[in-house]
Amino acid sequence: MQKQMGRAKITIKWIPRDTSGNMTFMKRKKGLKKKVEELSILCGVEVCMVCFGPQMDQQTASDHPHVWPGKSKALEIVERYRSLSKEEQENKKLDNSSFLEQRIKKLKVELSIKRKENRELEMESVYPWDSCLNFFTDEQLKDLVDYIDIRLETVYDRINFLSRHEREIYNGVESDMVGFCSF
Amino acid sequence: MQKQMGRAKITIKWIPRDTSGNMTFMKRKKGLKKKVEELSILCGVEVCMVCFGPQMDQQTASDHPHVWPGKSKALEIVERYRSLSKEEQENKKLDNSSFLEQRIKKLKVELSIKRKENRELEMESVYPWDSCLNFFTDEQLKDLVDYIDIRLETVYDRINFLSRHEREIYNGVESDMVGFCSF
DNA sequence: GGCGCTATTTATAAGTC
DNA sequence: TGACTTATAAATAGCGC
Repeated sequence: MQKQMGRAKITIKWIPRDTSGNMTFMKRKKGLKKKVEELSILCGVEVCMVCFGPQMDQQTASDHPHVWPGKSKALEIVERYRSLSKEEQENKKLDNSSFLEQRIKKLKVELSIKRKENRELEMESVYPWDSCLNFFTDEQLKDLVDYIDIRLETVYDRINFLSRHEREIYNGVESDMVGFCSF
Repeated sequence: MQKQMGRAKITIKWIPRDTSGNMTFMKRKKGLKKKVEELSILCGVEVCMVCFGPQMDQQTASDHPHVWPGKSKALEIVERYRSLSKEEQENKKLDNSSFLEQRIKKLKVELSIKRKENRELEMESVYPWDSCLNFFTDEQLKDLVDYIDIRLETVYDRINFLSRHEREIYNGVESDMVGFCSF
């Protein structure tokens, strides 16, 4: 019967660290480094890898560490990762969701500011001016009301816009709102 | 002419991130994760990987990060690596060279101590005792000289041993000195 | 972006030196 | 440990959907 030359199929499970196990580690680590390097070059991405050598046995601590593509670069990449916010670290869709989340926050703040402004405008338009109405001619009052209406319209438009987009963003609809938010 | 179906040979160089480049990144990242996982299982080692997605273009920051085998485990492994001393981080042959370096330090200290002891012994054997010589019989003096000779021999042996191994270690010769250093 | 296909290239398990 | 060999398992480039 012929011996099994060449690559035999193996199942992926723990190989005790005898000679062959160690051989496997060495070979595969080498192959892995090559693949990491290829990915890095092909796609121009920052990749790093940290790997501790296999344990001799259950008592002995594991072997020395292997890092790719080198200590400083690896730590730099990890530091870049660590410096990200929890959301940025966790969410796969960083470029979308994080951006939108920040946008939502900004819009909420703007919205509350505008609502407050609006309340103030409404207050001003109703109460304090009441006592001053006698100082104006009818013509002036008409102009004033027109002016107020226009102002209110603008304010309501703004409220509507913000509300609408707040809803759209919550629904995950990315409208082409970017660049349209200048009042 | 037949189209190139199946795997074509590629040279490892930067692929701009158009559709195919992105495809390559996705496929290879998937393959890489698989290989990392296999290494981890086969050899029972701690491996982690951090990879930032490819840049859209030179202006845009690169994509969201990919970590393996997951945020917390990856950071744990990196932390373990960071907690190592500089020597342990740098040296590939931690188990050898770092061990030997520490051994060298110890040997140097021992050597200087022994040299000092030796000097002191020589001093003691020559000067202070001179004035005491009259207190001893010839027989006693003979024993004393023998004793001193034996002591000196031991000391010189030790110096020779230390010097020899100091030289061997510097020359990178790993003799089977471990376990032989008990005086 | 993902999945399937397929021809090829690569990676590599086992063995030898 | 490392280098080379061999036969075979896996990964994957280039397409199409």
